[in-house]
Amino acid sequence: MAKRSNPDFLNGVPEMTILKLLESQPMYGYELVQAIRLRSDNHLDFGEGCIYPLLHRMEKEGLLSSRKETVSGRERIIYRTTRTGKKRLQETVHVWQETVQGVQAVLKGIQYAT
Amino acid sequence: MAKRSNPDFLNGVPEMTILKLLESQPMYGYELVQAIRLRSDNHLDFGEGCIYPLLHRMEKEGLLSSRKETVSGRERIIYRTTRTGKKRLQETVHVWQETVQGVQAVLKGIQYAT
DNA sequence: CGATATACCTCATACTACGAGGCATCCGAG
DNA sequence: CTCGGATGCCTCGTAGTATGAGGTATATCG
Repeated sequence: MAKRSNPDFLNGVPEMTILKLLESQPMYGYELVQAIRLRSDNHLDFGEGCIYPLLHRMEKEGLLSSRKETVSGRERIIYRTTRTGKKRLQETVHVWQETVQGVQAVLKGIQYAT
Repeated sequence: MAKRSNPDFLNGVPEMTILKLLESQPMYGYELVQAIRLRSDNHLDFGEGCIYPLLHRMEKEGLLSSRKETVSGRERIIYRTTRTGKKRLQETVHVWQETVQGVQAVLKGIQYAT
């Protein structure tokens, strides 16, 4: 995708929701998958095949940090947002809101000055 | 992508905006590219490399119909939404709105029942 | 004992949008 | 008159995302 003139909200929603959810409460991958479904009232449902690779990438990028924990024999990798992650979240949310506004404007037929 | 459990609003915005804009007024490709930019208050800016192939695909799918016109030596291909296209638009807008709601719910930290 | 839930993971695939580029015409500035 | 920019169409290669399917292993409950 290289540079892009439209930002990544047309994708990139998974990353944003992960950052948001982990901001208020550290979670592990499996938990996140379900949290996204629940917190979005079933309107979003990203599979594990989307979330796990994302978590790895985001940790590598420094947006998340992780620690391991073993609960009743099952291992969990618990993630939390770093300072960088919180900054990224702010930026992403800002552009997301603007993009949604733009789309809504088109859908409502609002006219802007030429 | 095959079946998808999340619909295509994370992409698919170009298709939706095209359908919407052409619904109220037939346009040609070049015009559409700029209309999307203007009507979204510069928040959306899909390149010609995105729009032209899309128009072709959408016409092939029966969402659009076209006619040629030559204005002062330059040829234009003017598209309008078909009945099928309008139906598709309705469905897409519906799911788009729901998806946005879902994302906003996550962003606002609204809790849904478990 | 076996199914289901938990919890992690990877892979191939489909598809999108992007930027860069190409072609031709018209018009206005110099 | 010439040249550049705007108009108007197009294709191509690329990067990147999310998807579903599949794989592993353990705990729990009937």
